[in-house]
Amino acid sequence: MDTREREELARLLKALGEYNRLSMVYELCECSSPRNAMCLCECCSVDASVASRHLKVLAQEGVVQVEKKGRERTYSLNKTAIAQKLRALADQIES
Amino acid sequence: MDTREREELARLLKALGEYNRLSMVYELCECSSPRNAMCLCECCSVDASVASRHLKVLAQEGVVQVEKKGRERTYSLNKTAIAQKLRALADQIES
DNA sequence: GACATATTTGCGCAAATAAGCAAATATTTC
DNA sequence: GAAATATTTGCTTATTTGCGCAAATATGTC
Repeated sequence: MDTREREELARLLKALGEYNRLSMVYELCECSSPRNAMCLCECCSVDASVASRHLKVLAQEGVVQVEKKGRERTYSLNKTAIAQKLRALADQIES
Repeated sequence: MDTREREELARLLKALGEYNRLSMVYELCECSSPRNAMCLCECCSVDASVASRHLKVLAQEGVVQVEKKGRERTYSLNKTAIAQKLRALADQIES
C-alpha cells in the first residue's frame, strides 16, 4: 500500500469517525430508498446546513452517492465499495 | 446498536483515521514482535512525545495493547478485536 | 549516586473542525 | 412572477487536534 492509498484510507476512516456522520450512515443503512438532506439532518438533530456539509464530506470520500432529483438531492450508501475497503483493512490488520 | 456503542465505534474510526496513527498501525502489522514508541515514532518522522500521545489514543480505543518492559513500553496490535469491529461495520453497511 | 535511555507531561501555537444562523441559490408549484 | 421548499455558502464562534520543545518522571546500568 502506497502513501496515496494510505492517505485516502485515513480520510475515509476520518469521515466515518465523526459521530453525526456515522449516525447518518447508519440511518442510510436502514433506508431501502435514497434520502435527502432534510431527512438525514433529523437523525442527528442538526441544522440542515450542517447536514449538507457532512454529506459533502461523505460524498467526497465515496461513502455516499448523490443523485440530483429536482430541487432535492438524494443520498444512498456505496455499500459494496465501503464494505470492501473496511474488510481489506481488517484483513491487513489480521495478517 | 445503541448510542454508547456508536460513540465508541466513532472514536475507534477517528483513532484510525489520522495518517500518522494509521501509519503506526501498518508498521505494527509488519512487525512480528511488539515495538516501543521510539521505534514507532520513526515510521512517521515524528517527535517521540507525539508518538507517545498517538499510541495513548490507540491504546484507549483498544487498537493496541501495551506491555511494560523495564523502562520501555512495547506495543502490539489487538488484531482480532479490531478486525472484528471493522468487519461488523462492513456487514452492517452491506446489509 | 551519576548517567543514559524511554516515556510522559506541560506549554504554546497554528491549523482543522463542527456548529448555527442568515443570506444566496436552485427548482418546483401556484 | 410570487411563494414554497431544498440545498449551499459565507461568516463567526468555540473546540479540538497535531506538533515540537523542554522539563519531569521512571527505570536500567555503571
